[in-house]
Amino acid sequence: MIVTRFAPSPTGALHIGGARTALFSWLLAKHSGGKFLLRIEDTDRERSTEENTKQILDSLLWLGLDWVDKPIKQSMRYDVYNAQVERLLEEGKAYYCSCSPEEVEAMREEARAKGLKPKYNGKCRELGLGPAPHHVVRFKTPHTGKTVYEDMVKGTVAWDNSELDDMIIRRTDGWPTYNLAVVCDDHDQGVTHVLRGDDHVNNTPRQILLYEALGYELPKFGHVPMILGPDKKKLSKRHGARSVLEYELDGMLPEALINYLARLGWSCGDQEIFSIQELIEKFSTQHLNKSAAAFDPDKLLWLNSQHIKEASDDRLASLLAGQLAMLGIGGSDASCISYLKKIIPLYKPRAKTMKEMAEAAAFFVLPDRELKYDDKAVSKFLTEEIKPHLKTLAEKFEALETFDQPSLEAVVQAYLDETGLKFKVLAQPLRVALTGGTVSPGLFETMEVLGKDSTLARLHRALGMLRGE
RNA sequence: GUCCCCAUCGUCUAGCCUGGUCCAGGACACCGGCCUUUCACGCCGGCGACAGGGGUUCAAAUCCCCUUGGGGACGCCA
Repeated sequence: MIVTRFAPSPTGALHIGGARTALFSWLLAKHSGGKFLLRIEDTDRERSTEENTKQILDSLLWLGLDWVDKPIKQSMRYDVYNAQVERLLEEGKAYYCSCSPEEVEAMREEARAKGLKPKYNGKCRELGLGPAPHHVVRFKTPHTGKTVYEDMVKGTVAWDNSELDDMIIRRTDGWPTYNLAVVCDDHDQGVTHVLRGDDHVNNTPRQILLYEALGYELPKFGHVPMILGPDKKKLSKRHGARSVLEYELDGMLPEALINYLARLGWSCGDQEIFSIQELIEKFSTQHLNKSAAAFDPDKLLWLNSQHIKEASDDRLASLLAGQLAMLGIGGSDASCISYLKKIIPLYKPRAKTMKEMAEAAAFFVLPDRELKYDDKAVSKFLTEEIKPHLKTLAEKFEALETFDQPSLEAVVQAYLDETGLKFKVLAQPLRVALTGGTVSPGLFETMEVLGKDSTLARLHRALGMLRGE
């Protein structure tokens, strides 16, 4: 069975790069009915926080990337790691080192000066030092040979072992370093496929060597390329490095973000729009791209609009309620929700985000008396010569028994036939009167949803404004 | 600097493994048109790329080499 994992370190919020690696790992597991695990890598005691951990879990949940079992935390496995470090020590595969950070830095400088790769020079390797408070433990990296592996996305990758130095596996504070902890955890959790960011490629040979030293079976490794900003530079706060939760606040649908992230670096022929289910069915590491991809906010927006069209009215109504609440409008009671549900179909084809929908549909929800009229629109369309027509129309609407689209349309059409006017002449004035602005869904559907009372109240209010009231 | 990786329209990508069907296909964005009651949606059309140079071959986007460009790593961070 395929077992994958996502192992964030809670030193910040989950951003889209991390979300995408999590997604790919999740898909890899789901595709084959395997398990997707979660692990919190919080051995950096200083920068890891509970808030970040919670935020990351919330983000994953919002995206729908659910995991099996309780997430393990590295901070709770001190003894486990140290048992392995002791074992390596006993087996002569690791040794104590007394070199200070300054000394090591000097060694690196020396190597750099010679045009070589900066490394620890192995000074304590054969000294047979014992434990002491200021001693770290280093791994005895083979000096010769090659470390080669088959990357799930990159293909064969190889290093000369001489490129590597004797890495620290236990710090002076007794905690293990990343590479050791990861190897122990992935082994103990039964992880079979490690899919992670490109920045970990260089850790892979070190980890492979540790796997071998510990006598563990190797998992498969895969490294997904980084996400770049729209400017092809490293992702910054400005474009996509925002947290996943911010996308929710902006009115993105989780499935849209998932769809976008999936297509960024992965493809399935020419298909652009995927449901979560389709992604699970069609995902394969075979089609993961090898090169870095730039984040394109426009395409995300387009995908979001596509997914909005597919989402149910019920769900969108409650999301809309949430967005309106953020704007300080409306309530979330049942009657309000059922009203919003009638609004949704009018905006499904035109909204790119739920936030945008809320802003555009606010006029529906605002009480008639609080509707704000756009000055420019009023002076341009609510003119003196249009007034009699709006007044007559209001009277005709009032007489209607069934206040729905066909009846409204019939009334207006009859009036047009009677007066010889073009609908164009009446449409914008009506729209301004009812919505306060010049942009809205179709007039008749808008009126039907507003209902007779609101429609008339707004028409009268607009008429009143004409008189300068 | 050293090592690792990458390179198709502005962007995401298909094609590359298993050379010919590719004077390179799709999508976003952009431009034009249609539809139209505003804004959208939708539909139709347009613009637009194999980084450069050498090979191999009857034939290269596809295979090989070099150059250039980009990214990553080189921590008692993960």
